[in-house]
Amino acid sequence: MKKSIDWAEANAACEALTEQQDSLTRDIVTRLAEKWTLWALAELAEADAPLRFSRLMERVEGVSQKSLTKVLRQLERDGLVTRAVFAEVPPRVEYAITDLALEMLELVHPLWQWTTVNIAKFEAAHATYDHEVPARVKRA
Amino acid sequence: MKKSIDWAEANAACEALTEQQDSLTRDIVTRLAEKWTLWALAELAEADAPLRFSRLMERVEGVSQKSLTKVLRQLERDGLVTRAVFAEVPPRVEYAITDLALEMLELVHPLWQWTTVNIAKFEAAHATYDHEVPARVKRA
DNA sequence: GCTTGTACTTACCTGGAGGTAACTAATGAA
DNA sequence: TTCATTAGTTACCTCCAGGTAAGTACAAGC
Repeated sequence: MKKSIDWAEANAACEALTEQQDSLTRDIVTRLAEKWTLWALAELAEADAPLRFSRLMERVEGVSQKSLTKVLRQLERDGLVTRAVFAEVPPRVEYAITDLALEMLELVHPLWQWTTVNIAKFEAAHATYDHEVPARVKRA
Repeated sequence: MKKSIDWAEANAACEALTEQQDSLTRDIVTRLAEKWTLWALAELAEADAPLRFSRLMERVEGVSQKSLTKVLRQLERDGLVTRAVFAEVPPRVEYAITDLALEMLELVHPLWQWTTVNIAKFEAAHATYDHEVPARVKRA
């Protein structure tokens, strides 16, 4: 079994963090996996220019105002997007992705790619499981 | 602004998937970010040998029986762990990580590493945000 | 005959994600 | 005067992750 990562060492590195830092790392990664976060970041990355709230909402198809607002607040707090308010009527607010977020996306991308490339393996695993497992369910 | 990934192209690749496959990809990635999933996988990877349910539960500190069971069922269904039941009393069940999961962990690891390395930037961003934003809150 | 150990399952509860729908402030246009 | 526009906020609802606590089956050991 190939093993390129030394997991004992990796785990030790994690435990070197304070408990607070460790939980922050988890929070960041968890947040990335929330329903709209990656999508919003990807759209901002693709646009390669600041986007108004409403333009972004059009691109992130299906998101609600409430959810988009929340996601953007979180991303702003994490330093992954910037928010610029213009004192105009009607209001104009522009969101842009930061270099920090672009760095992060560079690392997320291979994982996403890998998953899509291997999607057939997952479908096969599901089919096997769904076929075999009913047999081990107890009868009433 | 450096831009090593062609996001337009990346997005096009995503849209080439069926809607069902796209949602499956999201499910897989979302599952990875659930509370105990990565931890359990990392322990199985570190052990480098099958682990009994109770041994794994000791290693994944703080997880409940219910949650660990659920996570393992999902991972088994996704083909990321194997489950071997021995017809003994008391029961013995051994879980092992698959090569598919090891491949995936190789891609998750850099992301996690990057996050821990940059933890100070996130802490700084939070401090800035928490300091500045109260000023833009409306007064009652 | 009662306890112990293992790997669960089940019932019950709480918190938070995320959805819909309605409300808001400010101003230029009709 | 009334409407449209923008970027929200708020109330209300449902679903699900995840926690605790207790129950289950079976045999070996005291």
